[in-house]
Amino acid sequence: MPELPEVETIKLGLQKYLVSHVIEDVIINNQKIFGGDKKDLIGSKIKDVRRFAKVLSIDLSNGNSIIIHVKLTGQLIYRGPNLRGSLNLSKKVVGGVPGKHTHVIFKLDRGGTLYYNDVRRFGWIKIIKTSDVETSEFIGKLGPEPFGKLNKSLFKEIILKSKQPIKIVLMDQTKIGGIGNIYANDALWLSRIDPRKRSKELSDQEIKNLYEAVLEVLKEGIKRGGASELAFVTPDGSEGNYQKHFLAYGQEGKLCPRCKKAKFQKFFLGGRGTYWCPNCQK
DNA sequence: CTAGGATCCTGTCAGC
DNA sequence: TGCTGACAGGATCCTA
Repeated sequence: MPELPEVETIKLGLQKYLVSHVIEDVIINNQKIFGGDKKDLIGSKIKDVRRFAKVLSIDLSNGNSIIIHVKLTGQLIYRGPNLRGSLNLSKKVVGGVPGKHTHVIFKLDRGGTLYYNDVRRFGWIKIIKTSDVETSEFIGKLGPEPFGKLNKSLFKEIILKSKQPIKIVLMDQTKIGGIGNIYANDALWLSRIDPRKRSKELSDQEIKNLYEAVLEVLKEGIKRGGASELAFVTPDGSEGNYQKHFLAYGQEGKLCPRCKKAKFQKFFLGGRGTYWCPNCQK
């Protein structure tokens, strides 16, 4: 769920709300999620928020950064003066803020607060030096990402290097950064490729089509503010709407809108729900 | 090296 | 109405 478009949506929201706030205190309700010493944050001003594939970096004026991976159900919700207007709070914020799933609370100046909620507690938050962010344990291993260093020829090189099923390759963060299950399913449908097809067996035309499809579905996801079909919410507490525009993901049993000859089927590939049209994806 | 499965967790929903 | 079990997607780790 939180894939590149969702995390990009979070980043844009946090940039809007957090920048120029000073962190006054940090309340940690769950030590397992939080790595580092909160003293390294207190008194510092938030300078910028960056995204690396599905990971966020909140950069501070004292040279430290807070890196956050929300995994499946992590939510970052801001309350405070920069919201200016009515408060949204999606019912997907189970328990509310603060609530039983609030694990970290960043107390900001001028009455601002950033809550980290995470029902399944798979996500993590770490404090590292800003200068180390790009080479850090997780971020350092990420492959090039769409809209970043990934380009058509690099994409082709990556695709032709692996004999794994193409869907597995798309979702491998060390090969390409940012694509998860939803957008992998949709990009493969859009480019008419069977998710099981071995990566290196794709033709030049298929690689080109897939590259364009990946950019297209991610762009659509960003435009629609991400997919909120499970737990994703934006930092103001509202929902995205890409879930209303899924191409293949979750469409099991529905007639394929393109060929109108077959219904979408679901199977498991690499342990993940995989949706495809058996008629038009070859 | 790769393929496959278990693991981390809990809310939600289908089915009985 | 209430219970049970399957399922959700990100990433890592372990085994064969």
